[in-house]
Amino acid sequence: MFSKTCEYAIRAVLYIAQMSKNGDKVSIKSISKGIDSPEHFIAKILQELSKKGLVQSLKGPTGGFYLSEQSKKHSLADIVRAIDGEKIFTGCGLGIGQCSEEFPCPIHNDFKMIRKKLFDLLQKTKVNEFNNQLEMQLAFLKKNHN
Amino acid sequence: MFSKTCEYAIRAVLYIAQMSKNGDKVSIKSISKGIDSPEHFIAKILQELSKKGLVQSLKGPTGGFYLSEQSKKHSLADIVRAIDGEKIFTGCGLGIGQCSEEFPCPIHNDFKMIRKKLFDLLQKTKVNEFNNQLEMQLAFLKKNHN
DNA sequence: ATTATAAAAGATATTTTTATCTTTTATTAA
DNA sequence: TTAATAAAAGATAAAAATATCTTTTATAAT
Ligand code: FES
Ligand code: FES
Repeated sequence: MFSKTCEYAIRAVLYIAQMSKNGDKVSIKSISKGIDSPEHFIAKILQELSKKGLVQSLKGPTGGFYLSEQSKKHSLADIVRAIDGEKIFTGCGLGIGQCSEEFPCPIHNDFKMIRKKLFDLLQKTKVNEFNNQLEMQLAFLKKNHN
Repeated sequence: MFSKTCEYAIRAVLYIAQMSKNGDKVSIKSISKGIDSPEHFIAKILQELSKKGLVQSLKGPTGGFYLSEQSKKHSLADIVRAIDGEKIFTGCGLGIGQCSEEFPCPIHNDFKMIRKKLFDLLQKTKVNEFNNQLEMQLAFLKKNHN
């Protein structure tokens, strides 16, 4: 569905949202452990998200990642778009050049609806809306949550 | 959504279904042109589908690919499973080790429904059901259909 | 000012996916 | 039975995704 990079990205942002909700900053080490991803790889991904304004960061001691008020309101769709691009939202399910009504692939009509539902889900879901569930361990960002 | 390999695979099988419906066999060259895919690459993919019994083939002059009565009844889900595996049907949208009710990721409930709808679509869709649409150019398997 | 810290940036490596090329095998037609 | 045809099989290559390592820059604490 999403690239691995994108999966990491979403999980990282949700983790930052939860861990920084009281003004703390979150280190790459903490994120890497918190979502069970390779440390250097998630660092690269966050660099990219930071450039695109989806997360904020500060260097140096007491530094780390956090979310501005604006970033807290971003949707999962924004993250997916930043990492994987538009393809999943607008592309043809069978990979013919373009998805269009004029020259539809065989599954166009059904696929379009599913694609739309996926988009709606991601669009309506904001990155800060799971803070409590995550804290209360009703939702998880990695397999082994000990 | 699907790997490029899987997209080619589905398009190839739909193409074979349509082109072989009157008992003809379809060559790799024809398939490659018909779905706009690299010739050697689609050859490899069809080899795999052939091994798994999703398409039939015969070597030599007048040889080519075709579908047995059984293969005509296969679903798109069968093809996806053969090429991309189960992940898209059962895996977690955020890529945590496993999708489970006990340790759900934040989007588990919504994602599960979309995943299910996708599966249902692919499961109910049989490879021979587009023959007429394809023939009448009401559906397409490549961008430039001239 | 100096040192320690942590992210940014840049370089490199590995793995997987996608694609191509060559040789072999099966089948048919002549 | 020979030659031609077309897929199967195997080997290799190129590109993209994933992962790691090193150096630099910004910031804060001392
Ligand atoms: S053309 Fe394939 S999904 Fe629209
Ligand atoms: S745990 Fe993520 S989709 Fe089920």
